[in-house]
Amino acid sequence: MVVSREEVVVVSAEGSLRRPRLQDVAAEAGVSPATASLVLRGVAGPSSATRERVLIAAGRLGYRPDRAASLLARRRSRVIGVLMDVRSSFHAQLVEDVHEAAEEHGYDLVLSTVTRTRDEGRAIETLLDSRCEALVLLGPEAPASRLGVLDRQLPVVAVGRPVPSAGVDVVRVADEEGVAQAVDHLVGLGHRRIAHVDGGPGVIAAGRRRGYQRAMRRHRLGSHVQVVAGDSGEASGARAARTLFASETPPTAVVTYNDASAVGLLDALLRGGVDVPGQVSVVGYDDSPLSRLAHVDLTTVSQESREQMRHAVAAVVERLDGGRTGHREVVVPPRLVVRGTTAPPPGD
Amino acid sequence: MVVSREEVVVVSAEGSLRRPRLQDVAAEAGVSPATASLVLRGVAGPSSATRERVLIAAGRLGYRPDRAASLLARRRSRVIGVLMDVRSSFHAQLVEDVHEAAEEHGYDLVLSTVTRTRDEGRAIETLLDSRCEALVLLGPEAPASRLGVLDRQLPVVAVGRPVPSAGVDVVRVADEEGVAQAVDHLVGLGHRRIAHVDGGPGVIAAGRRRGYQRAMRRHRLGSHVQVVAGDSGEASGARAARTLFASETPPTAVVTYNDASAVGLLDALLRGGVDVPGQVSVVGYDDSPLSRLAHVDLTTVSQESREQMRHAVAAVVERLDGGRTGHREVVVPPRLVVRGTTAPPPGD
DNA sequence: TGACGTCTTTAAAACGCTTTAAGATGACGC
DNA sequence: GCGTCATCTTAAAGCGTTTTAAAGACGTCA
Repeated sequence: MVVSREEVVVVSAEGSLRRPRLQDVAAEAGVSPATASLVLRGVAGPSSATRERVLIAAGRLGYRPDRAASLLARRRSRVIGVLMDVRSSFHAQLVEDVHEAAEEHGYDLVLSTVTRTRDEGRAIETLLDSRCEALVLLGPEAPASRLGVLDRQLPVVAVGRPVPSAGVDVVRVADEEGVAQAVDHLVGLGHRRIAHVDGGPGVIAAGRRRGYQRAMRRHRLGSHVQVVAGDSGEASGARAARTLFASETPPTAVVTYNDASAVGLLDALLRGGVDVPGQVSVVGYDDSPLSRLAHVDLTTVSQESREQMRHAVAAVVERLDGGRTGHREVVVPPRLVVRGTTAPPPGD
Repeated sequence: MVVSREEVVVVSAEGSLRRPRLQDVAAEAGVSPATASLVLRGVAGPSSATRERVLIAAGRLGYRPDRAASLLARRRSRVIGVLMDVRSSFHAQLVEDVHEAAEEHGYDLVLSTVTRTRDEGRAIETLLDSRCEALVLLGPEAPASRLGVLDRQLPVVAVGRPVPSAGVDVVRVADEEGVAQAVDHLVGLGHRRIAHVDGGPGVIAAGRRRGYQRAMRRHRLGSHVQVVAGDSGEASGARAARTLFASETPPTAVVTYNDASAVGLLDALLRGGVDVPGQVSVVGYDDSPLSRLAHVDLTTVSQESREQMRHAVAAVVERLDGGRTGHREVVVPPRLVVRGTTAPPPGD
């Protein structure tokens, strides 16, 4: 392999190849390290002639600043730590969007993930050790008190989960309203027997369940309220299908806790020969990549990942750069995404 | 909130709270920073009395070593950079396993992900800036030449993709053999008309296609070879279903490029009223989380994520700690995972 | 008593960058 | 020619660790 571009290589005393340092660039350009640093960071000051020489030297050496050293020397790290669960496709979405939002504010990200063998505590500790100035925690499971303690150390934003009175900032979607929109949509199509597949214990599921019940009562459909047990997995959707459609008056529409559950439900219906949306309408929750698959094409409620991440980063920036100290909770309005699994009830 | 545990807090000259440094711990324990460092890293030397005092002091201050400083000072960073695509559930799996493998060798990880707005090049640059000693690239798309250049800088392992003659280490699964196993399984069940849904251009799809063709010929079923166009998405599986089952003699079994394609295919069959595995058997590829869902229950070929990651980390460690210089390619044997989508052909 | 070990501890020099205050330089007006 | 400024450059002091060579403590043995 021939490298055509002119290349200068830094060789240490022992003759081994060494990664070029700022000093090497400075020497190559005939200036001091201070000047080189200024130029490379785009700080005003150095003359354009100097600028050019330094940039050329840096290019020639293939210089890349050392992040650890830079972090250490900088007063501020401008790094935000993000906790995620690498297994969740919704988190994947959030990470994409938080990258974008952070970049707009000139912040870098450090990712740390929960895995089977690596619990949330450890993942967070890694972040703390990495000079993060703030933490964005995606769906943290730690108790509020632990988050509160953390927040006294550095700004913390919890995403997607209410954290009662712990001082941490919170960004989440108005779940109750999201489910209400789903119910409104179904009622608007003419449905009356609308069931809900529950998400199990936990504060998020409770909010969605409440949203369903209130919306039903608001539409004077209190007598049709039907909640079947479930959890966040697909299997629970399939189970729910069997429960719901064993009855003599099955619902004409189902609102599920999340997309996974909806997909399980859809599948069970399909196998049972039930036409969706002809005989039954189904609405999910999350607008996860899953729901967008062509063959799923699920009507669902969007969590507005992008907007949530914008708010999360904004909250961080305000506390770091704006000096805000008080607690903040941003509740983003959800948005119903109508796709192919909802239609008027049969015979309508 | 009352903090019951005794807590000493470091206050800087201006009165603001400061993160405790090694020096603070040393002062608190009445030893030098050098000793404190030794104790905290578990290095032999300090007496047990000293040890205890330092540990107590550290605990009292809530000391956490600064990773950037530590990285900078250490001769070796013991950090491996991992490139991934946060959107891929298969990568998620790999990341879990690489975490585990790295930990066993005492290495830390830095994650960098590709997103819509952040291409592979940038993601890799972030890693280079983070003092990684080596790179594990999950399904990299960069041309082999670029990887070769990178490899002259630090050990690079490409996972899941052959990289012809670029010097980088490669860990991948024997795709051809994986597909052959799938075909063998189907033939063993009595199938003869076995079709393949292709994965499009690209070296990986080519390998799987070849595996299919050779296995068919080996079983003297060359006349039944049928490859339909496709790609890596679910939609292509659904399209393939329509193509395949429009013919008067449709296959009794289908081997797809990957699980996503298989799921699309399954769905189309289900909607078309075709019984799986009663009328048609389907085999996927990847053993992705998708395939394990109860209602999918797809027979598929495992990529042995855990083993691949073990090899990847081993390759890195050997080059870093073992002084190996030559190129290495580890080809892991695939493993057929038989689930519920395969059965003898109808009338057998 | 002094030489010589063995254990512990530590001073001080990295690590590669940023930042600040001060130094050079040259232009300009008087 | 001299003081004043503005412009550009740099020396030097960190940032919070790790590491190395050497100092110190303490006992042992001839």
